[in-house]
Amino acid sequence: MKKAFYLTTAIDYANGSPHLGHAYEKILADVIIRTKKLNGMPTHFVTGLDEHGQKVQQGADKEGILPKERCDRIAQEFKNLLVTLNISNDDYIRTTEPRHKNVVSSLLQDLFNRGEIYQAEYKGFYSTRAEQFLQEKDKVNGKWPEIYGDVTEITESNYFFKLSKYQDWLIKFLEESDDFIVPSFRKNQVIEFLREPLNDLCISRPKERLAWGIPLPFDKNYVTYVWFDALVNYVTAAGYGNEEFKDLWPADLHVIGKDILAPPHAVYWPIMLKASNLPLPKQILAHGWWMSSGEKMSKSTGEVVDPLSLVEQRGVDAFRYFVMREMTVGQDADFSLERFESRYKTDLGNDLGNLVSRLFHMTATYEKGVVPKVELNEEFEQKIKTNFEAAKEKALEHFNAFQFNQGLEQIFIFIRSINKYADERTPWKLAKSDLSEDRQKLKTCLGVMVESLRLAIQMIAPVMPGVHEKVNQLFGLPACENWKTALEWDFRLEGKTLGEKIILFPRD
RNA sequence: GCCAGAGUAGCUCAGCUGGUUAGAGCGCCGCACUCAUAACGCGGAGGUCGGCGGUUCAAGUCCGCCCUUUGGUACCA
Repeated sequence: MKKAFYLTTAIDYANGSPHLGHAYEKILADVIIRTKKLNGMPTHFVTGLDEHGQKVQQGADKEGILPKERCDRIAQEFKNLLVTLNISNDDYIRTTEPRHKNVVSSLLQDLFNRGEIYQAEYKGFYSTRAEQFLQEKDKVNGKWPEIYGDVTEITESNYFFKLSKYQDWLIKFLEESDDFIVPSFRKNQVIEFLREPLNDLCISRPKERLAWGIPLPFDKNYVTYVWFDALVNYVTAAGYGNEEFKDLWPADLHVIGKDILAPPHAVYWPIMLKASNLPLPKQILAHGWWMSSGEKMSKSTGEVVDPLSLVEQRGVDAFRYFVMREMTVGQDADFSLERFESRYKTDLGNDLGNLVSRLFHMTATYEKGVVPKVELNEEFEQKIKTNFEAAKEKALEHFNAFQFNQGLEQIFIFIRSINKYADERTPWKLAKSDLSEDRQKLKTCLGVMVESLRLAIQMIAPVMPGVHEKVNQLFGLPACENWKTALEWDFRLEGKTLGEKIILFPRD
């Protein structure tokens, strides 16, 4: 069996409700996986939840409930979001699941047995109030701020993973790879980061300080901390230890935010895998952040409009279209309600929605809803077919390079050209004529428009799966499964009776 | 401080390895049309491509310096 294209998102941290950032990453990953499917690849798409750690425990303590109860509730919120956003994930992994704990234990034990993990003293400044070690950078004016309360220097025994011995190997690997990290400029940031000598990674916390975690298999007085828990989800979900593992691993693509590229995904993770004798993922895609007039968006800034509320107001497809159209993958973008409304009204309503509306209306009134046979192939027809071929080539190329904003632009250029074609042929005038020549032109025009719209709708499927299915239903087509066969200019709908006209993107 | 991204029409952005009068969408102003969600189509105004200097026959496009802005600098998507 052919290896599936295995794609993951970062797993969300179970400490707070989902916001635009979470939604965007899922949509981006979903659009990518849908394009892979349409290109004929078998796929496997996993997302999930990171549930251990201090913040989760503290959050639960504050509410007076068990960490697991809190995680269950938050997991449900995140899962609901996936449904709302029409995300087509095949699996949802939670780090509290037995399958995950087993894999973490087994990897840790193996590394410990082979001397990749060792015990040592960790000396640092500890804040009892914040329940954490502080760094020099936490100081303000050379002093620890009030919020940390009493800060004392303590020594604690912990376990460490030998990162530093792999530093040279990693630098060499990164320098030789050309598309391991996308966008490429981020690779330089990672290599820059690696210019400083790496410290070994502290991977444990004593149980008395943190109980909510996966115990170290070789020392039950400790739990493992953060990265050996969170990152390992990618191999857990690939079925590490089972038969299916070889069909999925290595991952083809990790979709993550730019904030967790270096060091976690570009430094810790490759080294963890290398030390475990596992192959590295093929590619890491680091996306940017949504900003609000230059400010990073988060729940703490108290937005006037919650972006996610637009999903309910304008529909999930409009929302997916907006974030894909507006964001240059890898860079930051601004989220503004005005931009959203403008995209909704003009691109979706006026260009696409209105085209659907006018075309189905005309076909119904002029041809009783039956797609007529195309009898002419004059300049206008040749031109729009050329437009389609160009849009197809460019759009698919952009999609493959994760440049969805540009791919969508190409598709909408084509959609606008369908409207233009209607203006050139003026079917509403032809319909008033009895001349056989005009009848022929009318049939041709409608047939060509139907074919053009059909093709545009197939290309838009990964971004707007809902609209795609709806319109395909009116065409009497099932959801598109493979672009190769679907994106052929062949008038396959000739003679079919179309469904009734619908308003795809209503104005209020 | 160091590293990186961004700085192109009012707004959001395209402009690959340097090469004709710098492009698109939105917004604005006109024209036209009436099948359609008062939608579509056409035309127009609007830019010394952040600044200075350099390389070149030729530079938003390469080099240097500077300015503005965002992010990273060991655990918030």
